[in-house]
Amino acid sequence: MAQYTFRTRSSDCPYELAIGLVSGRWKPRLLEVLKDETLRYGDLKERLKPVSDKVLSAALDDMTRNGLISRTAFAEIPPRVEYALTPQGESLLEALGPLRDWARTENGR
Amino acid sequence: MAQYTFRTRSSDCPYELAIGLVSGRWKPRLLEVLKDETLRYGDLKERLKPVSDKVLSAALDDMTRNGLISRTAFAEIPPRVEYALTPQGESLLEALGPLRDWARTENGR
DNA sequence: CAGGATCCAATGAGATACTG
DNA sequence: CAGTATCTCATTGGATCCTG
Repeated sequence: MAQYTFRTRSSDCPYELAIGLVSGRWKPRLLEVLKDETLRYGDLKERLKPVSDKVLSAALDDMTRNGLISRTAFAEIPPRVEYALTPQGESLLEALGPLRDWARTENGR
Repeated sequence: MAQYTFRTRSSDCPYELAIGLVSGRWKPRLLEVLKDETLRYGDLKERLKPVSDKVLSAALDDMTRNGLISRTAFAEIPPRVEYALTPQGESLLEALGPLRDWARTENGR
């Protein structure tokens, strides 16, 4: 994974780097729903319920460029595109586990 | 810890909740520098080098309201204010550990 | 010393409409 | 089906100046 881009780079801070990769309203959920499952654009859109096309495709694009998600387009009509987690995406999701647990505990969920 | 506020709340997602607490350019670092140490405003400003007053005080305020940081003001002249991690702040920092490690590994640092 | 007040630029998110 | 194009609005980060 070569380069991450940030508006204001001070990414000598690893926290910031990792957080930057998943901050955005839909990114953590994208990782989650893609766990163990390859999904098409329409599936993702349905699972993330009220997301707009623009925001979803931007998030997918971001995460694809950052190597967290793989994108496979089939040359068919109608078009079909499948998204899945890459190994990096999977390990990032795992690394997020403690954070999720913390939130659940502190928030009493 | 009662309530977190988000622009667009869909915080039925724990990831999003925890990430929201530490997204912001300086927040992860604030947690880090306050580990094991109580610091004054000026100390923090120095350690976070090129941060502006507005952004630093906003971050401190945020995190204080969210119960991650404690703020103690002394009624003296000149004013003195000390910041420290709360237990929640400490446990959040720990929960961020795997994320930091992930970033270091994936980024080869 | 520890900030609040103000102003600005850049980014993020959403709604809607349109297309190969 | 899987997006892109446009537009709008809210939030973020930063610079600068000011103050109890």
